[in-house]
Amino acid sequence: MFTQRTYCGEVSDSQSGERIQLGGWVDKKRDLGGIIFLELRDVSGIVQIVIDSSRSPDIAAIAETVRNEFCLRVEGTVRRRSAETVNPSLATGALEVEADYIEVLNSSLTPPFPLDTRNSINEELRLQYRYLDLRREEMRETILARHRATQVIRRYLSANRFIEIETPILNKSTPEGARDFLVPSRISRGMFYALPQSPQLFKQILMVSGFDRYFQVVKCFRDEDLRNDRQPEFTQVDLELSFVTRETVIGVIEGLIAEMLRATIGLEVELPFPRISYDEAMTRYGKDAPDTRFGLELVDCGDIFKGASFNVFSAALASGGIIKCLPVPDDGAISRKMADDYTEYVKTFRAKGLPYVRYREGDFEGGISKFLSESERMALSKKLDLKGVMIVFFGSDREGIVNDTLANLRLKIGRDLNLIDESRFNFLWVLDFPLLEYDEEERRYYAKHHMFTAPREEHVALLDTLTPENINTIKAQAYDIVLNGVEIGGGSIRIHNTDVQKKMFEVLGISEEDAKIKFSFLLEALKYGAPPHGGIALGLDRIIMLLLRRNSIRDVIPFPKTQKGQCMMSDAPSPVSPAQLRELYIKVVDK
RNA sequence: GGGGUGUUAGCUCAGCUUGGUUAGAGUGCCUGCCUGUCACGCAGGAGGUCGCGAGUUCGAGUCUCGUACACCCCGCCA
Repeated sequence: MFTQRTYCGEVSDSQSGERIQLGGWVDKKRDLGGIIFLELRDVSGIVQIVIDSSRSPDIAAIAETVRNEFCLRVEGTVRRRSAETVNPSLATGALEVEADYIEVLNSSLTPPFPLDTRNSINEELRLQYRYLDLRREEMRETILARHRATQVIRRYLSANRFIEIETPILNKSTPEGARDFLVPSRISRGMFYALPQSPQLFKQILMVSGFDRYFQVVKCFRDEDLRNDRQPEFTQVDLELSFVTRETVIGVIEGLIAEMLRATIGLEVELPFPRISYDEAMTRYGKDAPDTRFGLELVDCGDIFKGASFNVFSAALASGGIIKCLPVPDDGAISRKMADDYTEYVKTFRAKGLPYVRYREGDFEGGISKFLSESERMALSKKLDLKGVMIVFFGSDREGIVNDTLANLRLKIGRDLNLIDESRFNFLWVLDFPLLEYDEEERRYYAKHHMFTAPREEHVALLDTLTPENINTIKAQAYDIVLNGVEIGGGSIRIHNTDVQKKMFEVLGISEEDAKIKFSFLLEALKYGAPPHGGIALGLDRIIMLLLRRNSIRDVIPFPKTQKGQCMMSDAPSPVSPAQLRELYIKVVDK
C-alpha cells in the first residue's frame, strides 16, 4: 500500500512541492473548525499535517473523526510554512504536509495515560502498557540511543579484530557468586540447567580455542533482589583477549567508551581515564567505586585518638576498629536537624551513631567537642586543615562499617549541599584489588573478583603465608571501571597456570575433587596450551542509564521487571499446568 | 528476611494534622462552535467501591490493625 514512505521526522525542505506518503500515529489534533492540524508521529519524529475543509471537505470529514493514537496513512504535498507560522520547537517545524488523502488504518482507545512527557506517570501503569510508554519521545530516544550504542560496540570491536561468538544460555550451575536461575531438564530427570550469570567460563575456553579476541553483547541472569540499578536479567558487553596485559584491556575499553559517548550523546571524552588504586579509593572515599565529581574526602584519624579518653573512640580502636572522619564546610546548611537526620541515616549502614563536632574559627563546639583534649583538637585541626566554619563527622567501628557509613554519608551530603556537578561524566579505573576477602563468620576465604583471577605475579608466593590479617597485601590483576560513582564494568587477567590455579583452590578450600566436578572442562582445557588471557565485562544497561541521565535501569530496558521480579505487561512469572510439572518431575510444596 | 514512602476521577495531585452537609482542582474524555493552530481557543457535559479487609465511633477518605501492589534502602548481589 505504501510505495515509497517518508518518515515523519525526516520530511525535508528539499521535498517542498513533492507529494509524499506518511504512516504514523496521531500525536495531537487541533481542530479549528474550517482547518484541522494533525501532528503525525512515527519512530523518526513528528510532522504537521494540514487539512483545509473548504479545499478538501471529504478529507476534513475523516480528519474530524480521528483521535490521538489513531494509526493513519496520509498522503499529501510538502510545503514551506509562512514565516509567522513556523514552529521552532519541532525539527520539521518550517514545513507541513497538505493532505489530499487520509486513511484510518486503525482506531485507538483513549490511552490510559498521556503520551506527552510533561507530567510524570505512575511507573506501574507505564509498565503495564509498556507498548504505549515506548511511544513516548523519552522512551523512543532511549531505545534509539541504545541501538546506536550496540551498533558502535559491534563496529568498534570488529574493527579491533574481536569476534562475536555466542555462548550457551542453558548452562551448568556453578557455586559461589550470585544465586542461579535454574531450568529443569525434562530429558534428564532431576537435573537442572542454570542461566549464565556471565559467560565467564566459556569465554576463557574460547581463548584456549585460539579465538584470541572474543566479544558478545549478552544477557546475563542473577536471581538476587532487585534495586534501582539491578535487574534479574541484564546485558553485558563481554570481552576476553589473549596475549595481553591489563594495559591492553584498558586501552581497548577506553577507546570503546569514547566511541559510545560520541554515538549516544555526542560527547567527546578525554582519554586516558584517571586511575586510582583500590586501597586509595577505600582510604579517601570509603568505597571501591568513588564518585569523584566532588570533594569531601574521608580522613583516617585513628592516630590522633590512640589514647583517647572518649570511650566510643578508645573502645573502637581497642577492638581492632578504625576511626575516620568526614570534614564538611558548613555555612549553616547543615542544621542541627540535618545532623540528627544523618545520625538516623548512618544507622541503616549498621553504625551505632554519628559523633560530630562543629569547628568555628579555631574553636570546637557542640557534639562530642567536650570529650576532645586540647592536643586532640590541635592535631585534628592540623590534620584536617580546618578553616572557617566546618562540621566534622566521625565514624568509629569495624573498618567495613566505618567506610560504608562515611562513604554513603559523603554521597548524601554531596547531594544535599548540591556539590555534585550533574553535567560531568567522571570515568575512573580502580586498580589493584585484593585477591581475596575473609568471611569472619564462615572463617574462610572468598575470591573478591572470581576464583580464576590471577594474583599479581610477585604476590603469588604470598599465598603460602596467607592469614586473615595480611590478606590485603595480596593484590589481584583485577580492575573495575567506574562512572560517577557507579561500577559499570570489571575484569581481570586470568590464571592460565595450573599450579597457581591449584593453589587458589587450596586457599579457597575447594578440594581437587570438588573443582573437578564443578569446572573440570575449564581446568582440563587450561592444560592444552592455554594462552595467557584476560578480559572485562561492561554493564550496558547501567552505562546507558548514566549517559542518558535516566533515574533507573528500568528506564533503559524495553521490558523490565518490577522489584518483585514481575513483568506488569505479560504477568510473568505465572503458574504452569500440573502436566507441565509432571513432565519435569517437579512437585511444588508448601513452605 | 528487615526498614521507609506511596495508593483519592482515565492521568497528575489536594483534602487526613483537628472524624461531621453533596469528596475538589488541573488535565484528559464526550458534545457543540470556531480557517493558521502548535499545551489552539470558547461554551456545556459526563466521570469516584477514596487499593482491599477488619476494627474504633452515632458517624471514617480522615483514627487503629491487617493485607495487596509499586517505589527507595539494608541484608543479598560485584
